[in-house]
Amino acid sequence: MRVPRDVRRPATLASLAAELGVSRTTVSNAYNRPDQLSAPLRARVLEAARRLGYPGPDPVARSLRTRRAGAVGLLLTEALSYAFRDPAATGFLEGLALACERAGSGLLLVPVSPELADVTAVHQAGVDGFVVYSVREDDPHFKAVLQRPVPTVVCDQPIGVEGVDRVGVDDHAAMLGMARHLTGLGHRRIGVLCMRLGSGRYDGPADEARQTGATYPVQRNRLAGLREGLAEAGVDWAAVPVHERFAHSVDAGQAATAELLAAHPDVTAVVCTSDILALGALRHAAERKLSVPEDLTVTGFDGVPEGLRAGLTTVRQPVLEKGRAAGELLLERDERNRPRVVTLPTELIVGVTSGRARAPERWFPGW
Amino acid sequence: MRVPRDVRRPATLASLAAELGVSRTTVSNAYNRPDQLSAPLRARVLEAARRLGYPGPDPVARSLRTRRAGAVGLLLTEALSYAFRDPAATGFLEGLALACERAGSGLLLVPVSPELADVTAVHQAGVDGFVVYSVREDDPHFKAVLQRPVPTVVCDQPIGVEGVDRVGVDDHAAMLGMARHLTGLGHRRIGVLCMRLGSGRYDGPADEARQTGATYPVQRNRLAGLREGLAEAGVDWAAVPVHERFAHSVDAGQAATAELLAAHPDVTAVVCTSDILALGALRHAAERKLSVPEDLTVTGFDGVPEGLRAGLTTVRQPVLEKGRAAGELLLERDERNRPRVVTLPTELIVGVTSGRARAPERWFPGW
DNA sequence: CCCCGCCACGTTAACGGTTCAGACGTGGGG
DNA sequence: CCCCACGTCTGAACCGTTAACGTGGCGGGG
Repeated sequence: MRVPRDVRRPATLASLAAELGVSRTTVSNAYNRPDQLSAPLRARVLEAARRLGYPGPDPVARSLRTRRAGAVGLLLTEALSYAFRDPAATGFLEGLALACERAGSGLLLVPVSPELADVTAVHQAGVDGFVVYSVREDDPHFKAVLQRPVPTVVCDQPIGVEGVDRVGVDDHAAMLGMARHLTGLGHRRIGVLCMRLGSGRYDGPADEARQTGATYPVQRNRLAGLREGLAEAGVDWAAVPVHERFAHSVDAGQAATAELLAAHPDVTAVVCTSDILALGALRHAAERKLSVPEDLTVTGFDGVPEGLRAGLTTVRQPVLEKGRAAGELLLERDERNRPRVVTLPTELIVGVTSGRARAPERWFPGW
Repeated sequence: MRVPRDVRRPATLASLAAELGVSRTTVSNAYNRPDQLSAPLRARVLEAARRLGYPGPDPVARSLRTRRAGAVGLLLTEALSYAFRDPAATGFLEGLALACERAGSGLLLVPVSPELADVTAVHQAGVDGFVVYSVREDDPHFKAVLQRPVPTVVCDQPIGVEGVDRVGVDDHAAMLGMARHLTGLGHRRIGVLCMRLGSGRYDGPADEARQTGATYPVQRNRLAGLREGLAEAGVDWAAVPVHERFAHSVDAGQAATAELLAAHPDVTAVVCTSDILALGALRHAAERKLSVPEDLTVTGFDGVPEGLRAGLTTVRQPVLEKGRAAGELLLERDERNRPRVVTLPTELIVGVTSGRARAPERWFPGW
């Protein structure tokens, strides 16, 4: 005989049913299928529930039985807080949230321990599917997601994992267009700033092996597109300095620009693989009293509001639509024609930060 | 990738155990308590799991059993996407995400249908607790959250619901300080812009009944603090026009300012209950070629980066810390000394948008 | 040699619901 | 009068896992 210390034990479907002298099914129906029982009985059930403090069917138990969690998981390799800092990520999230909202689904931000290979959070997430945003191809969390028997949509990953849908833009083509824009303006001596290319904290010049071996497909493709576009104008890629930055911030872009220009003062254009880095480049230029674009051309990628406000020449990509498409791909999988791929259009925005290349003999003021 | 994603009959702990001829517990232990079984056996289990495509213990079933979901829910009344738009909300989210991350907990954004009273999403959320951010006191979703038998932390709500922790700032005192700052500069004819005060879409002047009956405690308290501070200088609140705006955007602030100044051209200072609205006021001033602060003083509230960059006079509140505190309150509830209340400090930031009141006889250029 | 305790694993009973195939009256049509 | 459809409710079988406790074998102290 157990001592009934459960006086405060929360009521359950079963206890409610016992109290009322009806079956559990009936109580369940009172909540989920009002048409399956008479109105008076339903009222009695609901009344008893209020009296006993029964909070309604437990969502976890329901999920177990129905095999539906009512939420999609979002995996970012970055620290979670990054998602709220980077405007491109924010736009993506907004679109994804929109899609989730429309479908009545929750959005679970899965916590990851960057660097650390603790994937328990992925195993622990009760979700109906995953959206994977901007992670390395060899990320252990990503692998853990693929292990889970739920549908997955990856964003900006070109990999053809079986049964995994994909949404993204053609980074290669977009950057190729940017390269043509620049070579058309006469630029031949170009420097590049890119985001991190692989695991591990590294800041500095990235040689060709590091570029082609990059595990972030987005960065790899943008560099490749740029390379191809420059090659069309006869620019030897081996002579193009590429500087990589681990941190993705305006400060990092500023510092990287300083470093790049110090090592290669003849550069007439700094091409950045993100607007954030480009804003840093602009800040460096302003600090050094270089006029843009007369002394230096700066370009970005993404089309974030802050960059557009600054008149940055960049590639606009529809980040919000990307998020929404990812959500819809995941949530509206009626048919079984998979995997599906959504490639969204990009647009070259020519702002005020790109202009004709300065003459080779003209040097920076102050050098 | 050779992950068999379309296994017809997904393997379970039980089927794995049967296959191996061991008990389910042993398989469970292989995952959760490696020290509870011999290494060779564990290896055998894991090997069989890979062979049968068993993805590891089902998170939902585990949650049901352990009574732990490993996630906290976030309730916002606004559309989910709003959370990624408003910089104050973004800061809060970032702090909350930080706290969750540290605790290894997920963050579930609960979808709400604004206006609609569909609270199923709240019932459906498998979470260990809720954080409620900036909702009306009478919001049905909020009520549904309180129904759920999980701990809850509300942000910026002064209500003393039993057993509910709270984190926030002293809006009343902060705004009182702002009022003193303005009266100290000689301002007596003041106009106010505030965010929505109640349910329903309304834009326009808010009379006193609407102000004191506001169901958004934050707005109510800020107005009350302002009123008290102005009263100290002998300003009759009844003569202070208060304009309310449903939408919280720079555009809305701009339009509201236009409306306010059209009706009350003698106003020397526009006090806004948020930086976003204040940025709109500044934009209106710029458009009308009013110089700030010579022609018009503008103040905000929150201390968002964009406002600080513009030199806005405002009240800075630690939004990130607010989010973090909310998360910690929820996740670190070891002891049972509840309810707890965390009140964070605010700081009056005097920028370049507030100055001495212009003489009463001087009128706007163009009027 | 016996008993005790411990190690390593097994057994049982939840955890809280949903679902599906009926059971049980009831009334209407043939 | 029979049969069947119908509305309403019940019983039992899951869903996949873990907590709590049980058990058998083995080594060692008395």
